[in-house]
Amino acid sequence: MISDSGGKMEKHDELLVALRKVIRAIDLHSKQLERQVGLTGPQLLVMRAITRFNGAMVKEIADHTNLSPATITSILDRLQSRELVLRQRCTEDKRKVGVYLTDAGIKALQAAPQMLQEHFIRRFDDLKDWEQSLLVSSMQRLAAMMNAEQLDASPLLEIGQVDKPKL
Amino acid sequence: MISDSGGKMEKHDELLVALRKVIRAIDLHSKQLERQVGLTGPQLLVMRAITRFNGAMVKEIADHTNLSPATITSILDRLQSRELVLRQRCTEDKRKVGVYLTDAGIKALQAAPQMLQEHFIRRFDDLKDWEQSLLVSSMQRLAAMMNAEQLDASPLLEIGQVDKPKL
DNA sequence: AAATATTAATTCGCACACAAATTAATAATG
DNA sequence: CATTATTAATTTGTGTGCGAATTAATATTT
Repeated sequence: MISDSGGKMEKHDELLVALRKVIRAIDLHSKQLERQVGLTGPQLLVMRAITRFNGAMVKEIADHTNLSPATITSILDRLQSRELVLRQRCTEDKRKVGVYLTDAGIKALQAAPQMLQEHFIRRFDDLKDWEQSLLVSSMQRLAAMMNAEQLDASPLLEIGQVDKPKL
Repeated sequence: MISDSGGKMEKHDELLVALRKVIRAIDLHSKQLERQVGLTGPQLLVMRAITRFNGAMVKEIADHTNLSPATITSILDRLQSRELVLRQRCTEDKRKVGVYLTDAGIKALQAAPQMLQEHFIRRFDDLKDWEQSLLVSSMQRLAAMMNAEQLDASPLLEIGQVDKPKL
């Protein structure tokens, strides 16, 4: 039996624990989605990004979803093999690839439920406005604090503007 | 080019975006750790769990880390192949496997840095105490809200006590 | 004691997710 | 124009992560 052996946890460790639970909950939900509608969370995410601009390039999708191009490629492979998505090399610049939803893809996307449990969203939406804002800004603050370190050669960034490089 | 196309994002979408950034930051740090000290975040996590109770069973480690037994097994495989960890079947109940750190494992763990970026931790520790508590409790609240949905047959759970099943 | 159920761990198949290397095409420079 | 650099996407290799199926061992029931 593993006990907590009395060692009091640092606050940042508590943070990490909570974070892991959230991550796990999201992942479990994604797998649940996959069983129910045949689309995982990341797949839905990518399809939604495509929806926003039909014919988007891979890199644009990557920027928009905060995923790497390599990851996008593999997700697109699976979507394409199921004919939910269509790739078409750009004629003017043959390095680029335009990605489109097929009719089946559009239909699948429309049929898909929310990305988090409706219960969660409902519960979140039921919170008072200031509570929602507090949670959102807390997450954003954490993201900023973490992200700033990723770019380990840019000590000049201000906390308030770390996000979105250029979209 | 993907633009935000003016569609104002829902608050819960903003939340998810921030969450994804945090998740990504953690993952990137894990890969950075791997390059620097040869141990990923999850590997460190598992080794720490073992430290708390030498000879822990796989299931106990899984409970304690919020990971599935299958995941623990694969992580242990890699740790064992590098002789950082040792598996020994229990003699009384031969279904059970005790997991131990080797001397090399103990040394590697001691030499390993934190699982979150040190810059982040420093910055976090610099926050006022109430700010730290606010961030931690915000995350815990999210975890509770999301976790409650996972157990999709338990509408009775109160928000405040969803965590730790039994550890 | 024999049949059945439960439990622990592993194996298998799948889907991320990234960095690094590669390929192909375009842009910039001499 | 030829060489070099940059850019876009893919391929390759590694490491998570899970559920479902499997194997082996222990408990329970009949």
